[in-house]
Amino acid sequence: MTAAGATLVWFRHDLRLADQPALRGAIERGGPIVPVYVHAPEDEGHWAPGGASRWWLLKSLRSLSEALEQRSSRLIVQHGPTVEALAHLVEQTGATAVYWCRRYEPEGRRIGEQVKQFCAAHGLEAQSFNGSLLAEPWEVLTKQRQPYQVFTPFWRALEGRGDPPEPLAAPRKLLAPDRWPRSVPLDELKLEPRPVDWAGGLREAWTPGEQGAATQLKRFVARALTDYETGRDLPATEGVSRLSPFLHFGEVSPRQVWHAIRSAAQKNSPAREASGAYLRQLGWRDFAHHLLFHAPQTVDRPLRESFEHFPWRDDAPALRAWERGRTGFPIVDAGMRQLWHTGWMHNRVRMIAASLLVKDLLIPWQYGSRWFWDTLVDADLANNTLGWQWVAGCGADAAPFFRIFNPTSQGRRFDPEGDYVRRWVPELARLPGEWIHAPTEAPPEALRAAGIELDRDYPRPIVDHAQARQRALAALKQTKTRR
DNA sequence: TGAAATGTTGGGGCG
DNA sequence: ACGCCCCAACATTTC
Repeated sequence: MTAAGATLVWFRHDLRLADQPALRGAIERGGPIVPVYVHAPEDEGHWAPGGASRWWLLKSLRSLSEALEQRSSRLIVQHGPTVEALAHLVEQTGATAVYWCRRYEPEGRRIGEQVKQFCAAHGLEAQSFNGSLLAEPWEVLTKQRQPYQVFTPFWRALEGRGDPPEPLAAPRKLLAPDRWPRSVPLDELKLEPRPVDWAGGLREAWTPGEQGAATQLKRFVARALTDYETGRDLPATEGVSRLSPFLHFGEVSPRQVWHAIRSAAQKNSPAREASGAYLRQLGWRDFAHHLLFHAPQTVDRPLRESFEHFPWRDDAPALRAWERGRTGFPIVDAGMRQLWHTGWMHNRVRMIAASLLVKDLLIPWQYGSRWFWDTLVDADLANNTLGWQWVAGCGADAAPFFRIFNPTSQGRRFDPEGDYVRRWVPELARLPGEWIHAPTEAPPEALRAAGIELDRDYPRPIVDHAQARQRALAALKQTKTRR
């Protein structure tokens, strides 16, 4: 393969070496390989990575860079804009091809198109691959060739395709070019959050990178998969996979996860049913990406148009109380503080916290999705959009708007001992489980014994839930008539 | 992947 | 023995 010329492997949301189809394609093509990452927030518009994501990204790039060095290769890092950076590298390396894995969000697609056009204009071979979904958005359609709007039939269709291909092994060694182009040192990307100690909790909670992903996947399969169906709703326990940030950055592929789960299910029967429940969740991830692909406007506009005229409220103090975990609803505050400290929130609690913002406070879901975007290490445009529109009742296959969570009873049901609240709202830690989800209902002596003075140590509920519920239902009625 | 209001049923107390 | 009421427990409806 002497005539091939070098291949640029352009890394995006696929920061791994195993099961990396673009990398595999480049190896099969032959010739030297130049792995590239372009940091181009300017190309991402309104949805450039937020603070928590940037922290993760930096660690992940370091990890990828080291892994490449162990294979006699390097990660070449460049500042954007993407097309200019790639053009520069093509010139420096004499590359004759650019290979990459596709993205499915509006900006990601736009950049991919630009690169494709650039390659066509300069006689370069361009190939894109599926590195981050179980199926492509154009591959799973209804009989009428329309995208699915409801999850269950979508899932049946996806599952009906059978197992996805076996994951590809990581290459042992990559052929280096004669001369490496210059790379921007990772520290110069300014990804590290400014007050550095803000990231302390993130560091404790996570090990970004392909290795960290593999460890997390093994750990989930070994410890939690069997009890997934019940455990996944209990935020105080280790009941969920915590793979979301690894999946977002592509440090593990859904195909790898799929096969790991399937083979665990084959080994022991208790894991069999649980594995079905977990794979279904992996299906939601594909569903979110398919929906966003077919309806890109939904990142900030409701899929169901009647919600364009919903009488949302502007309430900056309430929004801030929610963001800071000072709403007076312990389960919500625990979740919002877990988010702030670790860049992640348990999904059950995401639903409860989101329901409070959107329904009890009547604050636009877009404000919530923006806060999550900036604070989540797993911030993913497709999943975040689907999640918020699901809660707000304005998306595809969404929860009906009138399904309003009662934060107190949800807390009691899913955090019965109150351990989750104790962990993240330490000022309530000494309150007995009986009242931990409703401190205002605790008798004065119980509060005193727990060392809590309401208002001073912990806020009273920011709204009366029963009244808020009525207000939300009235608001819903208003939209229906207005249309 | 709800919650609250409303309806139904059946057992037990009681006159 | 009987009807009546109360009220839990459960089911259905509604938002």
